[in-house]
Amino acid sequence: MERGSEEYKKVADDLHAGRTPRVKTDGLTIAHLCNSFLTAKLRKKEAGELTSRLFWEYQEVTGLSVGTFGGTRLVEDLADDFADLRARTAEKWGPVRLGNAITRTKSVFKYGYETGLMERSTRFGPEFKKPDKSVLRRHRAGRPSQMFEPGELRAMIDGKAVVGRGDEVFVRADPNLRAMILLGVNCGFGNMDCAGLTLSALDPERAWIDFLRPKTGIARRCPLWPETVAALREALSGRPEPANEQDTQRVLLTVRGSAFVIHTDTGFRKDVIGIQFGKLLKALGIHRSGVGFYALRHTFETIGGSAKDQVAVDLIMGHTDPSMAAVYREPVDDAHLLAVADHVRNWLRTDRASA
DNA sequence: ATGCACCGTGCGCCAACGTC
DNA sequence: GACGTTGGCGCACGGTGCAT
Repeated sequence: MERGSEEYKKVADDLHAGRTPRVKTDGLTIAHLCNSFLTAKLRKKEAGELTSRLFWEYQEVTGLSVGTFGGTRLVEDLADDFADLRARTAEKWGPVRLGNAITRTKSVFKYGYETGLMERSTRFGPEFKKPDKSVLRRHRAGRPSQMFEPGELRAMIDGKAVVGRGDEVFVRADPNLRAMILLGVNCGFGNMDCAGLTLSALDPERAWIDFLRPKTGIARRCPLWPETVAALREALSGRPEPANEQDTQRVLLTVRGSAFVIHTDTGFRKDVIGIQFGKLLKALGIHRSGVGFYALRHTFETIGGSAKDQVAVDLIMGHTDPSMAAVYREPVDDAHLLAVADHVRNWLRTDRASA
C-alpha cells in the first residue's frame, strides 16, 4: 500500500496546476475529490446542462464532507465516518433535505470511482441511507394540507368583503393574479406554468390551452372554464409591453412588463406569483403557513382525481405516464378532459352544508 | 426638498417533486 | 435509487411615487 513519493509528487503537481492527475492513486484526499467533482459540475452548469441552484447544493454537500472528514483526509481511510456525517446533517436539516444531501454525497463518491480517481467504490456503511419512507410520511403528515376549500377559492376569484380596521374592504385578486389562480385550479398550473404560458398555447376562442411542455415534450391539453377565459381576456387587455425581447410570447407579465418567474444564473429564483398570492391570502384572512400557490395544483389533482379518470387528469397536468399502458393507449378524447374540468368546477361552485 | 411606505428585486436556505 | 428541478418563505436593499 506504500505509495512512491515520486508518484505522489506527480499527482500533487497536477493538482496544483489544476489538472486531473494522470496517475491513478489510492491516495485521494477528500478535498481533491470534492474539487474535481465540483469542477465537472461547473462545466455542466456552464454548458447549461445543470441549474446553478443544483450546483449550489453540490457545493454545500461537498462543504459538509470536507468539514466533517477534513479536506486532507484520504478517501481510502474513511470507515464509519459516514454515520457521523449523517448525524451532523440531521442536526441541521429535516428528513427531506437530509435525504437529498445523502443522495448527493453518494454521487460525489460514485463520481470518484467512475472517473478512476479511486480504485474502489466507497463503502458508506449501513447507516448512511435516506430516511425511511415512514419517517418521510410522518414528516409530511405534520405539514399543513396542501388544499384549498371551495369557499376559499371563490373568495380569491370572485372577491370577498373583509372587515379591516373598522371599515369593510372588498378584497379580490387583480386580473393577472385571478387568471393565474384560475389556471392553477382549472388546469393544475404551477407557478412556472403560469409565468411561461405563451400566446400560441392559448386559444381563447376555443377556450383551450394546448402545448408541448418544453422540457419533456409531453403534450398538455386543458379545457378552460368560462371564468378562466374571462380572466385571461382581461389580463390580455391590460397586458403591458414586454420589457425584454425574450418575453414577447408570454401571456402574463408583471406591471413592469417582465416575466412573473425569473431564474438568474446565480441560482436565485424570483417568484412574483408566490409573493402576490401570499399577500392576497393574508388580505383575505385565509393564509396558512406552508400553503402557497402550488396548493392550487394539489387541489386540482385531488378533486380532479375524484372524477375517476386519472389518465385525463395526468394529461391536463402534463404528467408522464411511465407505465406500458401509455404506449398502447389511444389519444385521450377531449370529452374526458372536459368531464374532469367540469367536475372540478362543480366542486368549486357548489355550496356544501358545512360551507 | 424631505421623509417614508410600498413594492419589486436579489438572495439564502429549507423542503419537496419529477424523470430516468 | 440516482439524478435533476421547482416551490415556500423570510430578509435586506433600493427605486418610485405620494404626503408633508
